[in-house]
Amino acid sequence: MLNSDVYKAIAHPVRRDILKRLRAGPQSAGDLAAAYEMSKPSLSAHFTVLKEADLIYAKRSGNHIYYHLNVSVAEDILSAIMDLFGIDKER
Amino acid sequence: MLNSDVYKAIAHPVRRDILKRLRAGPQSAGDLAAAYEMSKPSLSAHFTVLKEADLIYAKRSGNHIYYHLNVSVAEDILSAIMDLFGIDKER
DNA sequence: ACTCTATTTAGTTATTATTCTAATTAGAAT
DNA sequence: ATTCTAATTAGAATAATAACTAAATAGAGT
Repeated sequence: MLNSDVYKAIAHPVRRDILKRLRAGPQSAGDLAAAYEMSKPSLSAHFTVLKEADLIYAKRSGNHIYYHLNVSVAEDILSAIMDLFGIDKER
Repeated sequence: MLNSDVYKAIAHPVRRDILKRLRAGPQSAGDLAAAYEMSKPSLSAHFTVLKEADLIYAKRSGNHIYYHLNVSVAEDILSAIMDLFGIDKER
């Protein structure tokens, strides 16, 4: 459930961007949704993919659900990959 | 033509495996095809994806076409990603 | 020029991803 | 208990991937 899913999870530019945002700290689904020109359900689907890859996890706080980067898994890969390629240009 | 393609290119287990093999040195399409239970045309399609992502390049030598890892791009990412996740289990 | 072999292209089919709108659920807060 | 808001699930349409077989191409070598 972990290994191959991660590659697919980071194959989509929006999902990579989500991860990049979360590196700055947790954000609610709504806040994230506001950052993209995409319906909330579509974003939610991306969250699911990232969750299944164990790259993020959800935590409710009051009326919002905050997504956190799973640092131990994600931060290393992501910064490694992105820094290796230079800054991520698209999306 | 480079950035986003790379992520998609490494999203497929067979393509990751091809890259891993090529890290040991160039191999012909036929040699590679022999390593997988997959038709040659299907493998060829994978080569195309990897070529478009600039992760490999082809060089003809005699009757065979040898695929080379594009070291400057691929070796870094690949070993980084794979080592980061531990050894690639699937495929 | 012909033939042989290695590899790719064509064309097709099946599966998986991605997106949308509409409806539902989950909790919070009154 | 009801209402309000945030977020997800359902269902459907479209597009993109991945695989196959059969046919075509590219060179090499005779």
